[in-house]
Amino acid sequence: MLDRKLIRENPDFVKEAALRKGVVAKVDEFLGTDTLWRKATHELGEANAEMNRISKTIGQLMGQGKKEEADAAKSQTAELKARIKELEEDERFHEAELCKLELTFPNLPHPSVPDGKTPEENVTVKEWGDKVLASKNHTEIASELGLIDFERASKVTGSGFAVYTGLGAKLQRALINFMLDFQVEHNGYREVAPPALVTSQSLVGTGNLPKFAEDLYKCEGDDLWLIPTAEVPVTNLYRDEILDLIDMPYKLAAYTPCFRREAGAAGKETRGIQRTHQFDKIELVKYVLPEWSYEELESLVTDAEDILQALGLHYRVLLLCAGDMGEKGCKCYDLEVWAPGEGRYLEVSSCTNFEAYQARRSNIRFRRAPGEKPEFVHILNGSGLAVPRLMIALLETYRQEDGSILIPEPLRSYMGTDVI
RNA sequence: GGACAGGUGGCUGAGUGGUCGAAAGCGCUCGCCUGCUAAGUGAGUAAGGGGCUUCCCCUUCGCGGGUUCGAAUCCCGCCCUGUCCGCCA
Repeated sequence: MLDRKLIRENPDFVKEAALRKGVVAKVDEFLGTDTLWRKATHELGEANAEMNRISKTIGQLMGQGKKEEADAAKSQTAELKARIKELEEDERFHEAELCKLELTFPNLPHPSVPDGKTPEENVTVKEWGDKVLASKNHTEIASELGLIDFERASKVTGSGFAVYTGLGAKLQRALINFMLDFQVEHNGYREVAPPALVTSQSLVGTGNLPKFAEDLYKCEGDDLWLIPTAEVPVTNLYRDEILDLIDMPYKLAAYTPCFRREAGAAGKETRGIQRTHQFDKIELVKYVLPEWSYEELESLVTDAEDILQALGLHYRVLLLCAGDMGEKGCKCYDLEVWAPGEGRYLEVSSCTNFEAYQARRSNIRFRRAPGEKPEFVHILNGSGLAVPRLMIALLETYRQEDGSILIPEPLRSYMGTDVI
């Protein structure tokens, strides 16, 4: 959600910025509706003020025992009351229209974000580590070593799911624990373990609803949805709250399973566990002061990179172009890890500065000093990291001549072994 | 799932039809006093929206409806919290 004042005062700026994302924002429609809404709001206010005056007078007359005069005053209210009802309906109607329009506006890209429409126009800003070549892909490796059972997974739940078995299951658990511990111990995050189901309202707060309902799993019979990422429950943690400046920035790290319908996705890029309907992920979420949010974005990226470096995996960092970064972000970096067996890079993290977009939707604010007006916080998040794709990179990178997998040093204590 | 109790400002908590957007206390801000004090004292202190913007108006007492000239207060529905019972990993 954008600042209404910004749209009113700089309609052309909003149009142009939205256009960089390839979105034709209905700014003119918004302005028209906004005018109607403000007119209705204003008239309703005046009508209410009049009614309040009359009511107050009646109260006073009653208090003085002047019942007849009070009754006389009462008789004048009928018309006004009807008018108020009409104006209320007007106001409500325009307000609803306004909300509907507002929710279709994308967040505006930061000036430092490059132009572009397609993934090809994203800019590689960094590469780290050595690119290992030639290897079996992870599905072959996993079957060889008995780490993942795809056949039985599809029997139980259908396609797009995996059953991790033996040391495969343990590797998943090791990665989760390692990543969480790392972020808490080295980068100052606080661990939270949120629910995996959330209400519609929470999904509106993060911008997943109303536009992206078809990407989500909905529970029949309840207003509950399976989360597509921990971003949803964690961002909503402080909904409708005014945060303490002293505690900022808030840095939270959460592990959850994530559920995505991935409707339409199929083919080579879904092989194995590259894109499953359920996967595990560590999510990093930060609530920060507006003036620091771009510095915080950079450090969020390095926090996520730390994991890849600790595991010694080759990766690159992309700065996404305006057209490829999605609706909600202002600036977004993707971390892509090299998967030798697949022969391509896999996205393991997407670090985004949303500025006040989500804070406005979820009403999360802070106060600079006692007595001052609350302001919206800036919210950022990024994966730290997605487990299955990380596991792919690990298996494919650390496969040795004899077919076994060398476990990187930081994971050994979690695995209880240095080789699979 | 059943029964009962309750949801009020940053917090505690009073308020059962009319100057109540709301007593009191805590906290906080500014000032005074006191030669040291986690003391005393005075004033201020909710949010959102709108306007003819040193001031005024509207909305908000869990949420949504209703009754009424007027609702924190009465009625209906829902949500949430607590306690007890039942059930259960």
